[in-house]
Amino acid sequence: MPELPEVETIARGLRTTLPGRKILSVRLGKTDFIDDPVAIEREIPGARIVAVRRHGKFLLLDLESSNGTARNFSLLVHLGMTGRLVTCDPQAPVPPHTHVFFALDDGRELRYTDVRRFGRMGIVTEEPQKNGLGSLGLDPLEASESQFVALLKDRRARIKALLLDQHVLRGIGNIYADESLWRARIHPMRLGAMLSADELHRLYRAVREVLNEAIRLRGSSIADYVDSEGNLGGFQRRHRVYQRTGKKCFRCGTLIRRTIVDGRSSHLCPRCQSAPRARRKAR
DNA sequence: CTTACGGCCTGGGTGC
DNA sequence: TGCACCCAGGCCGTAA
Repeated sequence: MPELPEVETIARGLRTTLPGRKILSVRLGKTDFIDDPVAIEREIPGARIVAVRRHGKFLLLDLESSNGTARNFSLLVHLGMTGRLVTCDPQAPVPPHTHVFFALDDGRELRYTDVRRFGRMGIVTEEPQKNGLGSLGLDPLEASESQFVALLKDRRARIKALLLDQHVLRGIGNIYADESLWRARIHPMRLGAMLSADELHRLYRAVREVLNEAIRLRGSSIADYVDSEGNLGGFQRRHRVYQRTGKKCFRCGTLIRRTIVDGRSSHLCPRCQSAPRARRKAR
């Protein structure tokens, strides 16, 4: 599942080939995951790619129209769970569930493939807040420790839910939330406001270490993720809890457990990450 | 406003 | 061989 490290890896890969390229034509398959397919077909052909950016789990291809109006806009892509954005030779076999083809002026092709179609694609204009990205939280790799602490320390929600909330921090998903909490030795059901200063410090460090190491290893390939050239990532070999249910904790040997926290599966070591005392039932 | 939760989208994998 | 069921991330509606 593409989270911050996977999207960052894809962005870096696309950045080596796309800037300066002109998109000659667009071909669409299924379009139910595209905000305005007609706008894509109308606006994109002839546009030049000027930059590739990541914003949380979103990718942005900044485009410059060639039709004289000089109206700049961006193609916004969210890969959902199974989305892939890959450049390849146009003659390469087309994988099933490939729904968007961009023909580039260097003879290559940029393709979007998405089995589940939980991804999203659309055109956004340069206006900062208008495109919906303005409401997202801080990038965990850009936030200072004091900013990070401020985001969490007064919240009564569970820390797992806070880490996953894109309006608090942008880019963290289930894999990196679980891995960070294990590294910081914090149970996912702890409330933000109940974490000690030391725990918040450990969590800040853990989130950054996990994300940076995952970027270094080019992301986690669980089921569908590949980078912009179709290559697998390597961080799945470094997972300490995610999808290791029943296996031994790397720190203490206790068996890793899977539980549901705020509707999401959570993987944890019951010994390293001690559970909070049961909360009084809300009424 | 904040938190909690259920439902929805889709289709591959699993287990019977 | 078939088929019901589970599950994934994000988002939205609802309720307290």
